[in-house]
Amino acid sequence: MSRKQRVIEAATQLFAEQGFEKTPISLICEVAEVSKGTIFHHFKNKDEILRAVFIHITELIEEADKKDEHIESKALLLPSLIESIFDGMTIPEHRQMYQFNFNVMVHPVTRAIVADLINERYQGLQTTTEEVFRTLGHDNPSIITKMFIAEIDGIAMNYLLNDDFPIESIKSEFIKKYCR
Amino acid sequence: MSRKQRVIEAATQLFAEQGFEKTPISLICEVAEVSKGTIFHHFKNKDEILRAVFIHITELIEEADKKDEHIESKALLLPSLIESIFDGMTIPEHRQMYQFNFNVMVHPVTRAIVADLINERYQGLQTTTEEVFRTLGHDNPSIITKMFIAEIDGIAMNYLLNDDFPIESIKSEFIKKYCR
Amino acid sequence: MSRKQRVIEAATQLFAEQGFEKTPISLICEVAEVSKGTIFHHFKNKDEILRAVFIHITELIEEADKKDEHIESKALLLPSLIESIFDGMTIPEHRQMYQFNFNVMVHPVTRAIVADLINERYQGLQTTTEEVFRTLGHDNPSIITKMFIAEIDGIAMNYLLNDDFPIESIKSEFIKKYCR
Amino acid sequence: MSRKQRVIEAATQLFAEQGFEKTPISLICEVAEVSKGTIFHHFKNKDEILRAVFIHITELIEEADKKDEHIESKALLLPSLIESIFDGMTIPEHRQMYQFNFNVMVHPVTRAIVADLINERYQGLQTTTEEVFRTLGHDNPSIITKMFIAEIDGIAMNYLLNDDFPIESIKSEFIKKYCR
DNA sequence: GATGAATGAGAATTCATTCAT
DNA sequence: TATGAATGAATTCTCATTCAT
Repeated sequence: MSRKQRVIEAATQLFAEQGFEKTPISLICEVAEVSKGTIFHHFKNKDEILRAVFIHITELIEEADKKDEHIESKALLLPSLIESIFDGMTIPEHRQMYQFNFNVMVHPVTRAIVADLINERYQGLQTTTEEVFRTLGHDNPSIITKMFIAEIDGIAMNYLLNDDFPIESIKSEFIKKYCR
Repeated sequence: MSRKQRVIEAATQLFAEQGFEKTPISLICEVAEVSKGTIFHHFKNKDEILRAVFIHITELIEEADKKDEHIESKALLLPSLIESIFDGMTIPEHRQMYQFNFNVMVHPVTRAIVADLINERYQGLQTTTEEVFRTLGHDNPSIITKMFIAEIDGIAMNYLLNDDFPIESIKSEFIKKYCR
Repeated sequence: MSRKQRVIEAATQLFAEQGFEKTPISLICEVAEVSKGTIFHHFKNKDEILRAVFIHITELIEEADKKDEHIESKALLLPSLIESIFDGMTIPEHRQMYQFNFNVMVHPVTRAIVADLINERYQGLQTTTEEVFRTLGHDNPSIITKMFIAEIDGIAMNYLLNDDFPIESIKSEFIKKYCR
Repeated sequence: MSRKQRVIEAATQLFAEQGFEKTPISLICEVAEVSKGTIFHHFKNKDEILRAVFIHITELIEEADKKDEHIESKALLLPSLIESIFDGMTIPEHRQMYQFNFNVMVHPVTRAIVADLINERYQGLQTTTEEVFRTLGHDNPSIITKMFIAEIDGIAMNYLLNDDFPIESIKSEFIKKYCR
């Protein structure tokens, strides 16, 4: 793995664990086993590392989502979408990524650094999800989708922050609510 | 207003806007118009300012919530609860408080500093909300409540972070969903 | 002497000897015997130290110039002005100050930092010197003054940079040239 | 143009504009469109680039000076010398070179790097100019020459540093003064 | 209680130089 | 010759905290 890759991986982990601001570059160096000079050779500044990590994570998420295969039955469209979202967030290896996402998006300073990337990603999510609700004949697919995404966000956040969050039961209730 | 109060108000605003870590104490001094010495006279360290702000905000929220009392009709219990929550989050003066809350709760470092206070507040919220769902005869009031709180969290977060979030439409949909 | 004063004196010496850019703040700390924190408590950044030094030196020069007493005879006005300028620049303790001046003024980066101060000082010098030439009935006092100042600059510069510059003989020639 | 030449041209421009110390080699690379490796292949270190630029500039100046030859009339010797000096310094393309010269010669650190070259160049200038004053029968050709060079230095410096320096009027006055 | 000068540990960043390819 | 990745020492600057007044 190239040094640049090593830096991104190390930064992903550290930013998720301790946040962007509390992670000194010196620590990234240690974990990635590269020198400080190398970091600044590959990234103009610390902000650019954040952006690289955000892009990296977006790629990982998109890759994971590709697995969702074609659903035949319309009735299963929404349940299987919800299933795959909940499954995605409960994969232990993804925990870090989700944590990082919330950290970055909620903090005004970091959010500003990747504002354009957040927007891009959100547009994509909105478009594909809206398509599902439209197919199912909802009155207000755009609004429903926005609410849906927001609710998922909230559930993911609570799941990530509380060790005893009953994610499985909530998944059931959530599906029940949306699919009756 | 006492100097201590001035510090808490200034810190609330600054932490909400720029986050805890990016807010130097010197800036709090400037905004609150007190000296550094004074701050360290009233607060053991920066973490204690964060805790004081968190407590201050919790009080403000609880005060605002006291107003919604005695609903007679059971049918109105949930709609009026939801109404009051949405109304609370859309009051312009509360925006800052909500922003601060998310900042602090999502960031691992700040979250650790006020972990006990977060827990306390969450327990209270869970208990009183659960009581509502129990009264309405839901099967699984504890789970439903956790989902409900998480969803509200997500909606508040999306509302705070996106300037064009259609909060009013989503309030309607949300009530519709929960009160069929 | 206050720490701030100590910093200014140390910086004056070091900037003169090694130039602004080659003088690390850490070295100023050592010489002034203050901590790094103290420097940044009193000066917003390194540029502000440069400005403080420039102002300090300007004061010293103006103080030295005050000694020039009232000349009665018009014939002696110019010779004694030239004398006092040359004497000023050959005082060993002033050498450093003159060196610093040239360093700062010639270097585009440092010049920009104190541009306003340079201008102010130059205006004063131009005005008072022009008055002398006007009194003596020169045709073009403004132009003559500018040339005069430029020539003095050049002589000072050559004197400061060459150890064997025959400053005394040149003073005589210079007076001869301007006062026949 | 060879890569080495390109480096020298780029360095000339950059050193003149921003000074030696403030010009990173990486910037020279960009402007010259060569790689860092190439620079260190052709120059032992950064100091050697400075020396190469100094030598390059000296050549350009000497080349320009060769043009003024055979003046028949003794009376025109000095006026035409002064004319050609002033003309040289006001050629727009030469501005950069003159700026570079002052930067390097005044700054103690850079001056040390090219001390021998400065000396060589100065000796040549002194010798040829002294010859003129000797021919004209001045008492003290060596001293006069030193003063003359210093004054020209000062005028050039003031011209380069002040946008509104009245160089043409001063040229006239200067000639008047020396050629009465 | 209140002040602000002083501190020093640690942060991001710059940059000349080396070296394997 | 030419390249650019890699390095690490050095630099500026930030900031929580202490303490004498």
